[in-house]
Amino acid sequence: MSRSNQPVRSAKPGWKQNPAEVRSDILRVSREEFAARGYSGARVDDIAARTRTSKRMIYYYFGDKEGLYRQVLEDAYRETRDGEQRLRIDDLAPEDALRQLIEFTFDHHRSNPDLVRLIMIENIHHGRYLAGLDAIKDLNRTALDKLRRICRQGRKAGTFRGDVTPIQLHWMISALCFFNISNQATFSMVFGGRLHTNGGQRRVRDQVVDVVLRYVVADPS
Amino acid sequence: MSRSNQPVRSAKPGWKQNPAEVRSDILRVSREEFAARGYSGARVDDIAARTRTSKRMIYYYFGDKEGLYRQVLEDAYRETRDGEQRLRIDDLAPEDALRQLIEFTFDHHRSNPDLVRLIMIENIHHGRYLAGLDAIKDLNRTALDKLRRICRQGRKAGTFRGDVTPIQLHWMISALCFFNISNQATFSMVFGGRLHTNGGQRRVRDQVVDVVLRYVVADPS
DNA sequence: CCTATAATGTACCAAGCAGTTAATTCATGC
DNA sequence: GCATGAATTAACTGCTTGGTACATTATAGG
Repeated sequence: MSRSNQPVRSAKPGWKQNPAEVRSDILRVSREEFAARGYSGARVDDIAARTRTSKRMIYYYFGDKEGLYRQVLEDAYRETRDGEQRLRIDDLAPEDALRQLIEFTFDHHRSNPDLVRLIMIENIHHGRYLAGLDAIKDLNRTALDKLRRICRQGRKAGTFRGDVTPIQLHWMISALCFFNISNQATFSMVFGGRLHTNGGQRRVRDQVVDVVLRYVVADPS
Repeated sequence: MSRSNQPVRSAKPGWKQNPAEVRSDILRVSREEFAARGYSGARVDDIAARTRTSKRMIYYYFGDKEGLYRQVLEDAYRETRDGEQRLRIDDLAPEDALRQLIEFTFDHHRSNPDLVRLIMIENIHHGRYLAGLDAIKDLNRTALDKLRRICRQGRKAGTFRGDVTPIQLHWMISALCFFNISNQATFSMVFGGRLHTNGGQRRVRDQVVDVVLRYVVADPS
């Protein structure tokens, strides 16, 4: 009561404009919050409090909570694709290329748990928010292209089975690398944390490589 | 205004008491809502509206929203364990037993997507609600026991490799069967729905059996 | 029957939370 | 240097939502 009727023109005499940094600051914090608490669990006020700016700016740049989430999601997917594109395995023998692709995927998931969590969250929502994004079409195009080449060359060399498809392979690699992160909490709660120590993860990684490679190699017959 | 100052002693002349059914009705609806919208996304009012009873009864029987969620989670886990216990494969040859265990696990996940979703949600929350449950200790004990027997017999017969552990195997089977359901939305959005038609799922199932069996069989050397 | 307790219905509330209003300051082109 | 739009601040609003108070009815034990 007593403080609202005076002009209040306090503090903040000068401030800099920096739209780019404000935007990316909001996005960074939002990704963490959405990944940590889910879409409905995340609070716009909490996000705002953790940024160097105010809640108003979130609505200024992203319209509403859903717009913010969509942007976070799109950025996450683009980063993943860009990472895959940076992987150079085109001049390796098919087995070696495949091994490197698997190891890269495994490590990528492991060092970007927030991306994994965002995808989990998106699946909880039946992919509703992902649906409207333009970027999906050519999204995992890169990973699949690399697998296509590997399969073709492997078959030609006779070391691969004839009936494995790139998409099957991608599905399998994704499943193993994704589950490793997505279900870490409940799995280690039920079975103990042995699999998620540093040594345990090294073994799991070798195992994933092993299981996929054994699957693709041609039968001796 | 006009209707609140009269006694209102309207309708509802007689009603039956049926605590057991009320409880299970609430739990059934709650599971669907939590599985569909996540913990924070689910609304107690919505759950109440879909039951044959009122919001009051939810709080009467389960204390608060968290208590309700915990009960849903516990029931889901118990059902899964009970299902596994009903599987009788002890007198089969290790390869056949393993195949049947994998097929059972695959089908179980596929026909109980809500259970999968509840586990996803629990992982989003870092397993916080699962932590307090007593039932976790002996939870997947049964699945692991079966795998232990299979591994032991397979090694003894010489058809299995010596270095596969039951927990590794369980991890792998879980990963493939779980991912198949958990990431259905985003995966088929990016790669098309080919894998999730009836025929596609039959192929995926065969593939899962195949990849695991190839992994455990001993090298010819 | 009568009484105690368990079960249920109705109405309500206070905090939480997404989104807004309105005023102010910075930056930029002329 | 000044007009104009972009960027930013601070305070506010109204609906949503988890949770409750209180009255009422059913049921079981004596």
